[in-house]
Amino acid sequence: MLDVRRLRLLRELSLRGTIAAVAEALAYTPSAVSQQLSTLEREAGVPLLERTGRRVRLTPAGQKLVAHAEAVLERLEQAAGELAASCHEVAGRVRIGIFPTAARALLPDALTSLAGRHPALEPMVSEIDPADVAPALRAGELDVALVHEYDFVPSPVEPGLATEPLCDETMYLAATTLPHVDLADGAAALGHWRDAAWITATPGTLCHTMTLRACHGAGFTPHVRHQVDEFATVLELVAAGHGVAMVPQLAVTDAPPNLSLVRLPLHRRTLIAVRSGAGAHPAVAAVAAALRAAVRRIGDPPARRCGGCGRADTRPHPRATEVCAS
Amino acid sequence: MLDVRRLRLLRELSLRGTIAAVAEALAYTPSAVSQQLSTLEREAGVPLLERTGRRVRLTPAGQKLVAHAEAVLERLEQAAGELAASCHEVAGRVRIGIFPTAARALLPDALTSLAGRHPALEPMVSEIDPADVAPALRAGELDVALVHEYDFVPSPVEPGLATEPLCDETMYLAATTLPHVDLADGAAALGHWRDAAWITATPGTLCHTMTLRACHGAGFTPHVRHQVDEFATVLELVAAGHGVAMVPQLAVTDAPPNLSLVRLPLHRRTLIAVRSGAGAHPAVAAVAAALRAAVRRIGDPPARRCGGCGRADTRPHPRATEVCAS
DNA sequence: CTGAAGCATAAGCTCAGCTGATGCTCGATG
DNA sequence: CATCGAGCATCAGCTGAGCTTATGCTTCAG
Repeated sequence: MLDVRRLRLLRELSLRGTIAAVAEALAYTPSAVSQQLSTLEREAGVPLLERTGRRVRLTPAGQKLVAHAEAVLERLEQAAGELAASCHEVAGRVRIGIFPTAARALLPDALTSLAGRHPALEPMVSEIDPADVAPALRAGELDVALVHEYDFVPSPVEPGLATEPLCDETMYLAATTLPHVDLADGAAALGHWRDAAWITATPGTLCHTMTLRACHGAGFTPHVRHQVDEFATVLELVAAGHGVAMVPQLAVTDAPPNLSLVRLPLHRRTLIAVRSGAGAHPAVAAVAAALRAAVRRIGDPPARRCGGCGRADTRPHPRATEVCAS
Repeated sequence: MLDVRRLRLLRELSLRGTIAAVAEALAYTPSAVSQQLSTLEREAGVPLLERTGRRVRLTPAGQKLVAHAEAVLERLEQAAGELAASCHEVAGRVRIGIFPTAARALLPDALTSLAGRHPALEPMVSEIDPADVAPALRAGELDVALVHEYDFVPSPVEPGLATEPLCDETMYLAATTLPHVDLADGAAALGHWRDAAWITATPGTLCHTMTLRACHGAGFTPHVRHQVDEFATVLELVAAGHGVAMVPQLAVTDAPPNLSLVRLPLHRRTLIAVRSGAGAHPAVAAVAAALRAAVRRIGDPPARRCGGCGRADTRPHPRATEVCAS
């Protein structure tokens, strides 16, 4: 009988490529992972790993085995979900991973509605960068988490995880003054800030990559002066005249005054990610529902009306001036 | 993460109904099974077992979980098979369970062809009563085994196992002298030996049940004088005039002379049983192929020609007189 | 009423599997 | 070419999961 714990290590190895990374992702020492994979290989009777330089790679047999491991883990996840569903009440701990902007914009409301609807549920929230979400979910450290998909930054398909869309936000360019130009021309509009001082997120984050790629798409490389992840701070900096920045819609719900927001023809999609098979778990489903409700209550992003072009908007505008560039 | 070993215990419990039986089937002490199931229940967070009198029964949640367990175990079995298949050579140990008659009739030939075709394969044969095959397969004590299906004795569907037919044998009535009556009338023909002394297998075996049911079907209860499982011995006893017996076709390949064999309108089907998902395992497939080849070499039972009615027969008749009663 | 069958629990032991230390190899870098 | 860091394997040692044995309780059959 193949050991499922060991198969899980193998699956993670197929995703990360080094034993050390597997160990870090699943909270073991590299030594333990190495030993367990050796045992798995011995039991399998076939080489599963191939030492290549100082790394290690899966053999074809290993890759096939990973496919089976995926299926088994997914089925076990389903089983756990069905067990929890057979409980009359949605209860127990559910660990939620969320990025700072969403935490600020959605979390208070979502937690309140969760507490009202499922008093026995114990949501535990951790802020986490969307880039780290996948291993944390697979390792069982989180049960639900939010990830991003930016235009220009396709998120790779993550095996073992299932996602469904939560919301689709317009991206804005935040500045103090509007240039006296026609902003109607989509991507090229960004070019009007080609010589501005830019404020981006720190390198390595999706937001940072998104900003750079978008500017490159408009034909220039931004002069990055400040690197700040927290959008509220970023907006304050912009309002104080220290630069311009690209920010997502969720970040501008409490924008400071004296800020010009130009709607860009770029979008950021936020997805709810869970382990494959766990979507039917009632606690997970409840969290997803609460997050959706919170999004609806903020106002369905696509339904907003732009101060510049006059389209429908279901919520009060931010106090800042808003102009549509799309 | 649900523990697959514990799920296996639960699955076995759903089949046997008592913890003690599970323990015996899977070679644990009842105490260990009880502890593991308690742990599983605690992890599940939902009652899976229901104490009813001095037995224990699965709750609906438990039954659902068993379905998932089946799926997981089957997939793991498939994975193991594919691993073995990715080896260039069919090798390693394969444990075979076989009943005495088949052992005598098929095994030498099957083992010879296996040794020739797959020298690295190490078949290990154990004689086992078909009634005990299911738990032994599920427990991993056997990899392939032969089971029976008699007319009148439907074998229950065994979860976790997959079967495919190996051969279909005609049943014979063995006696020293033929009655001066028309044997053409199927089941009723048996009635001509209603007052004979009968030799059956020991109670509890499928053969025993089969004989009794067949006689009851013909309207009488046989007078059982001797109870002997070994068909060769049974035939010697019959030839020596100590009674009559119902024997399957495989048993009459080396029947003693001076024996009358009356073909009965009854059949015994022999099936190859494996764990679900293990059918593609190359060692298992090799054993199955060898058994089939052995059956073919003996002569395809349905293709034989009856000494009484003149139908086709591809192998030499047993030396005994053979008459068709169907 | 008695005994057997079946389950649960406690106590103790054993080994699977983890950590931490060490050494080796590969590849990048100056 | 020498050096250094990253990555993997192996060893020794320890800890706890999980097994067995022993015991007691409950239920049911005779």
